[in-house]
Amino acid sequence: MDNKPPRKPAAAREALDRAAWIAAALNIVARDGIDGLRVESLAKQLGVTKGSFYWHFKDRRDLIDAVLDDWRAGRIRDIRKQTAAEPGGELAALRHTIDVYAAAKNRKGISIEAAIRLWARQDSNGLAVVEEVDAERLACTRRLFLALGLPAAEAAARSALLYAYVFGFSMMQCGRFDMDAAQTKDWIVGRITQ
Amino acid sequence: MDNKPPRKPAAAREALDRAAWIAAALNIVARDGIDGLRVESLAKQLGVTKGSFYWHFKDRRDLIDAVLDDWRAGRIRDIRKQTAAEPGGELAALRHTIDVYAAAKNRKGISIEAAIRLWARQDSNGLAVVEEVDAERLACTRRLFLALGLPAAEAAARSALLYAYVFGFSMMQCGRFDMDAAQTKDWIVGRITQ
DNA sequence: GTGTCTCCATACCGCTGCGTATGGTCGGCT
DNA sequence: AGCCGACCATACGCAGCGGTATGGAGACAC
Repeated sequence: MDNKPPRKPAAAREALDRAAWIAAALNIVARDGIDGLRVESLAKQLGVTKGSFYWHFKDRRDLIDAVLDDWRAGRIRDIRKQTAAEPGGELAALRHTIDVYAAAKNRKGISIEAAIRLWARQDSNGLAVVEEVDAERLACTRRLFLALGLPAAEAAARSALLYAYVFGFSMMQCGRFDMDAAQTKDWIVGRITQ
Repeated sequence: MDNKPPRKPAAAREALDRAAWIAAALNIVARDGIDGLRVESLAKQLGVTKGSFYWHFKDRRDLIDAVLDDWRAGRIRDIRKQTAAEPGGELAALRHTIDVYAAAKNRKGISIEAAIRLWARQDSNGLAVVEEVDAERLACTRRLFLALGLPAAEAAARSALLYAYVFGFSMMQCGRFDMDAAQTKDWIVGRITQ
């Protein structure tokens, strides 16, 4: 009779299922883009029917917005984690960030990013999310350059170059040309950070 | 009775109509991606019906491949034109190339490029086209760096940095942050070319 | 047992889109 | 005039998807 959570199991289960839907949706987005995110095929992949989907989500748009929110939160959390540095470790953090984000191994994450950015060209909600992520990433790297003692203008320019390079590199089918040559990579990293 | 082109009007008209279909398809791709390229909606936009489409194309896949070929030819022609330089003008040509390709004004072209690259992640034909375009762009800019007297390794590294930067920059919603500051832009261009 | 709430299945409607079959129109050729 | 080929309209079958309505199984309370 206490005002303890009378429906906690229900609420917890509901939230967890919703997260499961979003996680599965991200896999679809990585493979087929947001246009390929279909309610029925997603339900089929999860072993349920549409009836379940429309219990957890209002409609398809509701799922897309939830995916966008989840993606934004994850990207902001990740860039803050990767660019964390104790005083004196800023340069190493910058190099580490370039390594991580320019890694061709993260194929799924890159696909998701490309899909969302393409979608954002036509959707205002998506555009806002992408802009928030871009702003946070630029701010995090700019903060590192500032900590290295660079003037504000140069810190902004270097962070812009770093971000554009990393992003552009990841968007290419980056295996063909001799980019794996450590020499080339080191030259570019030095060109950006030093 | 001469063996002159007996069906030239027919052939010319057929080729022109096919080109018109492809041109219209590129507009759709820029707006809705390749997934949004639908036969019936495209026909409706051109003021005809599906009956016309299936006369000029075998099926939807045939149109997509034609669009890919058209895009590849246009991109290769364009990069060769932009990077053309008489001896002594290589540096100016590099700067011009960066200006042109990092221009936010070419919104339609950027959308098409993003759409095709996303599509190429799932389609082998698209992947081959994107790789050809990438290889040609890298080769053209590398040639300019080589003409400036740089060693081969550095020319390759600079061309990779240039391409990745330009491409990454164009993919962002590039208006928000202070990138229009000519100071920032000049710093980056100098960092790449000098 | 009865009720209630959560979660999902089933059935249905409407729409869109692909591909085909078929017929019709128009211009050029003889 | 008559034929033929290029080009397009019309109509059809089929499948997939969004969204709704409704029912049903299970847990839990009383």
